[in-house]
Parts: sequence; structure tokens; C-alpha cells
Amino acid sequence: MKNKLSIKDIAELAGVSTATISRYLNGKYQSMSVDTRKNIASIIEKFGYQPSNIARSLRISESKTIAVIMADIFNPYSMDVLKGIEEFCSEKGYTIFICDAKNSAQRERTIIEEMTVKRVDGFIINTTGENDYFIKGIALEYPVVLVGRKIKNSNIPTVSVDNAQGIRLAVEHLNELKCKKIIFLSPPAGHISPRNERITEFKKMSGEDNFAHIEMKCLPVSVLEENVIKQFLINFHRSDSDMKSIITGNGQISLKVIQVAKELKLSIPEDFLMVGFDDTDWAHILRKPLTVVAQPTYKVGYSAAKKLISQLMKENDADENYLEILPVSLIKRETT
Amino acid sequence: MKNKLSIKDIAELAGVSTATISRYLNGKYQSMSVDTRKNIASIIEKFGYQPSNIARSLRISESKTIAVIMADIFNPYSMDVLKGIEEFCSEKGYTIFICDAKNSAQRERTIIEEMTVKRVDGFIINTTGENDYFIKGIALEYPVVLVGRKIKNSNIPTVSVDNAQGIRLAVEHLNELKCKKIIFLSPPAGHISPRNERITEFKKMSGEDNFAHIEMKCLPVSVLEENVIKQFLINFHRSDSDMKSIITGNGQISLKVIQVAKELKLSIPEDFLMVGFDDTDWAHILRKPLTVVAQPTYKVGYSAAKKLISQLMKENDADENYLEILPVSLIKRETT
DNA sequence: CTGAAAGCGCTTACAG
DNA sequence: CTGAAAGCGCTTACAG
Repeated sequence: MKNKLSIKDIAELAGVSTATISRYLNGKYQSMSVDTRKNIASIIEKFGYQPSNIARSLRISESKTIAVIMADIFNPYSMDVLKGIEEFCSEKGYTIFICDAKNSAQRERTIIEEMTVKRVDGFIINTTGENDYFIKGIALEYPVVLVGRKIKNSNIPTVSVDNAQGIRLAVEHLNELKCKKIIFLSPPAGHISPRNERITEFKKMSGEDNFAHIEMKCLPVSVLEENVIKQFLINFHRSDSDMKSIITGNGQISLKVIQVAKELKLSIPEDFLMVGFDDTDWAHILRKPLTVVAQPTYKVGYSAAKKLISQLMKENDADENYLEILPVSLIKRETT
Repeated sequence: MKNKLSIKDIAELAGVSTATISRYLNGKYQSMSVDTRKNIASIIEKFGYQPSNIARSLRISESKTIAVIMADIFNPYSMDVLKGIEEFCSEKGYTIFICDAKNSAQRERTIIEEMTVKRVDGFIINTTGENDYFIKGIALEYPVVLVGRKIKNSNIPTVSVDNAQGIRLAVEHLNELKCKKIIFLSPPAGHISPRNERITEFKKMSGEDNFAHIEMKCLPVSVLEENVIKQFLINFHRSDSDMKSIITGNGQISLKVIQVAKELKLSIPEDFLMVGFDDTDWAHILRKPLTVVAQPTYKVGYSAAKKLISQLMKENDADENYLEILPVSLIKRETT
């Protein structure tokens, strides 16, 4: 690594004080003559000087860096959210640390703490759902925006999606198709808000007059338990109702169900109808393209970044509208 | 944001000098009494003091941060590589900045420059292929490791995959299946080494005696040009040879080909055989699961991080073995 | 075992 | 329009 030039070197080279160089670097051109300005510009250009952000951060205690903490970074949903966040941040000159909690509450805490040490300016968090208290504490000291998943009894700014609407669209669609039986295969809800919202709404609907003639059941499944899914599908297929359907709670479960159905030689929609959550990239290349509830994931990320950065820039301390809920949509394809 | 305590505050609180606190923070316990050590520990605990990494970085000019520059972050290949990088880095206490060049050489340069300003300790780069000169320059000043894509005439440490072997496996497999015609649909090679290596090997094979009886052709396609793919498939289907096959150069092209084939009502492997590069998560849930050349993507990332960090820790300035090539494998499924 | 002091590379209030 | 000087929060060689 070659010896970096410091502001002092440049000051000497240019024959001015470091103060003037600093002013130049910060674009305060009105407070210097055109000559010195041009002179400094040429010196900097000539020697390829690059100021140290580290030193600057230390001095002004602002790092122009945001930590993004995702419960599970490596699923398509997170990827899209990340894309949105990244886009807005880079537009505004912010850099992001992307961190993966790997679905571990413990790791989520560790990683958030590490990031405070890095002196990030703020946090965007897609929480594991198990650190409400901890995160509320962090939010007292740092600007925080929640993405996708809410935290109860807090007014931390949050961007999410209309999950109740999502499950409602799916059920209504299936009802129109005369389904007599709807099984909702949801990932285990834990304290994860979107899952709970969907499950709650699903149960609520099962009590409504409109759907009284439908057998509706919610079954929590983990993608890791392939056997459970298999056993369920076997029983499900054997059960007598003839207009059966499944709603899958995310892309990974959809994938598993399709895979297992394949192994069992079950056909969709011949043996049962299916609606998935999340419009994954492979949804439309299946033998029968999958009907899905699509979420505006990219936009969720973009909005979250916007919320955080406008907060950092003090554009809106008036924290009305702390909760932003984006609509979802049903994309009808061939599995229904 | 509440007022952070500084090392000075803690020093006063503990009744010692900042030097001693600093020694404590750096684990130099042998140079202090057990009493002061315990005392400091309790004070730090009590006040929840967190030292500033920024200040530390400025002082020791080391940020324990690595910049990862990916040509295109949002494809499954990159995701997996990233996973490997992240894993190793977090094991070693390094944090990573993940940056997306968005397939733009211009952006790649900008972003690398931005990162030098952030004073990262080193770079892991999956290059767009258009910045050889620039990156060689960076490598003179910073530790750099290349992932996936090589740079010509340089000895920058690189981790990649045996691409020639990959295409060879595919072609040999197709040959054993008595294919008379093999079309290799590769993304445009540009200066991207893996693509060039595959194309070169493919052309070389087409000249070998073993494959003399096969019609082999390489066709560059962009995933963006759906029409081109469609037109190709139409002509391809009409052509007379009866044992036809297609090799697709990455997951995105595989996806497109399958989609378009579907629209055209062509069946795989009935109408043509198909081998894809990259074992994407959806490859096995298709009506006919896809035969693929699988790359050890995770391992590529992991190794790259290892290479870079051991370099940072000066474990190996002896730069023998600067090029690490991992093997690929053929996973036979139902499209062949 | 411990402290005083210099210095990392910047920014900024103050003075001129 | 410009500079001298203090200070951001650490680390470390030196001295004791």
C-alpha cells in the first residue's frame, strides 16, 4: 500500500493551509479566491489525492453509512428488498453494510452491536422477531427503520406490506373457484409480524359467513422438514373433498411443495389448486405457472431507505405516518 | 443519539489514564494489575462503553473492513459467492461492504474509488471485465483478490472454477447421448474470462476427432433479448437434425430458454436435450428437472475471502499459488 | 505496572 | 479570502 497523501501534504504542495484545503474539499468555494481554488484543484488532480473518510467521520461524527440487518439475507424476498435499499442509498451517497442474522436472535443482537461500534449513522432492520426489547433500545439511540416485519408497541418507523389483504385475495380467489378446502401452509409464525397477520386474517375469514362452506385450516411448516410436508401432502391427497387447494406462505415453501408433489406424482392444479406468496423468478416457467400473491419487495426496500435517510437529514422529525403499508396483488396463473 | 462515552470519560471514571484503558481494550492484560483490569472491566460494563472503531481505524490505519465488488450482485451465482465470503469474513472478525457494479464498467470504477475513500483494508472483485488496467492499478496499492473472473497478464490472486472442464463435461455427456447437434447459448463473452474459457474450449472441442460428427455452434445471447432467443428456438426446432441439444451458459439463460420453449410448446428433452450452467434452486422442480454443470460457488467465495484475509494478516506474502481453480461437476437429471 | 504526550487526518469557530 | 489552533477518540513509543 503506497503512502497516502494527507491534507497536510496537499496544503504544503498548494502553498495554503489545511483549513483552506478542507474548505475546498467541502465545496465552500465562496470563501476562497478563484485562483486558490483552481490551484488546489490542479494539485489534487495531479497527485491523485483522496481525503480520508475515516478522519472526516471521526471529526464530524457522521459516517454516511447505514447498517442493514436482515433476518435471512439469502432468500429472494430479502434480495429484492436489498436491491431497493441499495438503490436509494447510493443515489444519496450513502453506503450500506449488509448483515445477515441467519435467523438467529442471538446473532442479530451481536451483529447490531458490532455495527454500533462501526459508528453507522442508522439502521434498517428486518428482524428475526425475537429482539423487540433490544431493538427498541437501539432505536432510542440510533435512527432505525423496520422493513417487512413490525415490532409491537413501538413507534419505530416501519415499511411493510398489507399482509391481511394478501391472504384475503388468495382465499377469495380460491372461493370463486369453488374450492371446498383451503390449507394454508405458513412458515412458523413466532413473533414475525407478516406471518401472524396472515394467519390471523386467515382464521378470521374462516369464521365469516362468506366462507362458512369452506374447510379452512392453517398448518405451520418449516422448509427444513420435508417429511412433514410429504406426509401432509399424502394425507391431503387422500382426503375426500374434491376441490382442494393449498396456499403457501413463501417462495421456499412453494418450492418444497412443488418438489414433493412431483415426487408423489401429484399434479397441480389437477390434484389441488395452489396459490403461493411471492412472485419468484421461476414461478412462470413451471409446467403450470404458479398463481401468486406478489409483494412490492423492491419498493419496500426503497421506501425504507428513503424513510431512514430523510430522517438522518432531519427532513422529517415530525414522525406522523411512521407506518407505511404497501399494497399487494394477486397474479393469476395456471395453478388455479 | 445519546452522547457516547469516550475513552477519556472511562479513564476518569476508572481513575486511570487513557493509555491503560486502551491497553485493556486491546487485551494487553499482562501489562496491568489484576485489580485495575477488573476495575476497568466493571466500569466499562456499568456504563456500557463502546470504543470507537472509527478513531481506532484512523490511528492504526486498518479498518477490518473489506469491499466486495460484484459485477452483478443480484443473480444466484453472486449470491452464493457472497455467502461464502461473508461466512469466512465474519469468522475472522471482518465486515464487508457489498457493492454492485450493475454490469457497468463505469460504475465499477466509481464504486472502487468510493471504497478506497472508505479506507477498506482490501478488495474482493468479481469484475465486469472492462477495467483490467484500472484494477491492476488498484492492486498495486491495495490487497485485491479476484473471484470468478480473471484478469489477463496479471498475478493478482484469483479464485475461480475450471470452466473448460465444465463445458467439456457437458459436451461429452451430450455426445454419449448421441447428440448430432449442440448449440451453446452463452452470454456475450466480452472480456469476461469464464465465458471466454468456455467458448474457447467449446470451439476447440468442435475441432477434435471425437466430436467431428457433431454439429457444434456457439451463439451469444443476452437474456434481455427474448426475441432473439425465441427466433433461435423456432429455427432450431425446424432444423432437420433429430438429436438436438442446447447448453445454456448461466441460470438466467436457462430460465429464459425454458420459458420461451414453453411458449412455443416445445418439450425438453423430447424436442431437444438441455444442459444448463449453475445448479439453481428451481432446477429440480421443473416438469423435467434440469441437467446442470454445477459450480462450487459458495466455496469460491469462501476461498477468496480466505486468500485475502491471510494476505492482510501477512500469512502469505509468498504469492506462489496465486491462482486457485476449483473443479465443477455434472449433475445428470431428466433433460438429457 | 502505569502515565504523559504526540499523532492519525480531518473540520471549524475564531480572528484577522 | 485565509490561517493558527483546538479537538474528534483512539494507540503507542518512551520513560519511569
